[in-house]
Amino acid sequence: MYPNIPPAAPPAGEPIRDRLARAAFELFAAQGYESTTIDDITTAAGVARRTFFRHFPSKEDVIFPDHDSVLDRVRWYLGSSTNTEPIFAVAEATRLIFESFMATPEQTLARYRLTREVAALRDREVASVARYERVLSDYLRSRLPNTSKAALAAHVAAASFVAAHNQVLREWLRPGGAKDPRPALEAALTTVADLMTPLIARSSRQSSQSAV
Amino acid sequence: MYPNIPPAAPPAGEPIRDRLARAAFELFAAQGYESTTIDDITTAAGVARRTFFRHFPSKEDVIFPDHDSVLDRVRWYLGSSTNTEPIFAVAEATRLIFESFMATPEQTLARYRLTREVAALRDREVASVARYERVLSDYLRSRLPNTSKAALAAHVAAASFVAAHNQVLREWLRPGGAKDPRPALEAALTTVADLMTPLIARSSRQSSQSAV
DNA sequence: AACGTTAATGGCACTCGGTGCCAGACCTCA
DNA sequence: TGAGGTCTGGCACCGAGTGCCATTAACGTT
Repeated sequence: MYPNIPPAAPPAGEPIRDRLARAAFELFAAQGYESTTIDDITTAAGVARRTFFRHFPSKEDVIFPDHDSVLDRVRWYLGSSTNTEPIFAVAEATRLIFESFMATPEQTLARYRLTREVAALRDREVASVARYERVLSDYLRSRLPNTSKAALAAHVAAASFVAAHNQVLREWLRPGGAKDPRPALEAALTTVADLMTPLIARSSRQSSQSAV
Repeated sequence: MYPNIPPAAPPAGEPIRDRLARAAFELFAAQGYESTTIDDITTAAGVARRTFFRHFPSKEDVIFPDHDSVLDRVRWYLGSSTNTEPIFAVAEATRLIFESFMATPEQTLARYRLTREVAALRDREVASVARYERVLSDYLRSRLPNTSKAALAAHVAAASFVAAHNQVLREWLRPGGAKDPRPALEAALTTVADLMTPLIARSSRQSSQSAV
């Protein structure tokens, strides 16, 4: 067809990775996630099939981007906050996570719609959330005595913060949600922090006080 | 060897489904989950490849069995307990879930070992847990006023009960865990119930916001 | 200007999980 | 004996994901 042009290079100004992501989102919205093949995406983006997997490790990863970098940031923050109250550090970490979603609202919303319809994507989202929860509970356990009571408190607190985070995020994404979800997030974090503070305090004073 | 028998039917007394599950667990333990193919399993079980997918919808489902039936039982229990205190009903539902794991200890332990090593299986387990959490939070929301405050309380409470459940289950499965985890479960459920009761009660009061 | 190096892409072949479809075996009831 | 239902074997097929190699463009070096 076009003997001299490499093969089919449409806009060519946009990076290939972005072209792939945009084509994928458009096709997912138009004809659904599962009935969109990698061939469809790469054809629409004007690249070879093999190129897709050089930019995204799997089909799902087109939708779920840089959770790893957010996780790293959260870990870094928690690692460098050994002098603040554990509960407050976890609350701040939850804020960090929330802000990472708010940084790209339209993509977060598109992902939310997809995860509500496709079971595989919902499971994947849940797995990502579990990793955040794991980071929070690991941090809390590191700040608490090594008892089963403290471990229970750490897991319950981490799960509560994550649940609060998710609930505020969902209400924001729901049609008719508030424009700025930050007040709701602060209220939720305060509620959970007030609830968990006595639990954490109780589990801290075991045999000896937890020094820093 | 056995010229008249159809093709390779080893014990033949055991139901095919059980043969497949047993062969799968043995192969997973021997050579790992990901390097075991469906062909390996079906060959070991002496059945055709197609037969595997008639008994299990996917490779992962050999390990994760009847979550659906447990979910149905939990839903049924919650649906028929509209007169008890919501928190107590959720605690009892958590007990039901825990007992379903304790019903088959060796399988639960084998699954635990696999989910700690294989990321795909861990994600799948997390997804199952999320479904339990969803059932609990849906129930709580149905028993609470339709406010965002109550929705937050419902999600936090459901997540806390599930987190407590998982923590007790993990400590039981960990090498050196207690023989009977029920006392630990009761203690954990009491802790969470005591913690969540005021939150639920506060969110039930329709009119005023209880600024603590 | 010719050259080697590197990074990114195209393209092919292959594995493996999962599905649709049909034929054959067996069992049951009429 | 025969009709109907259930289960299995077996084949072809699809789509996600990987390994490997050739090609191409970009860039600095001499």
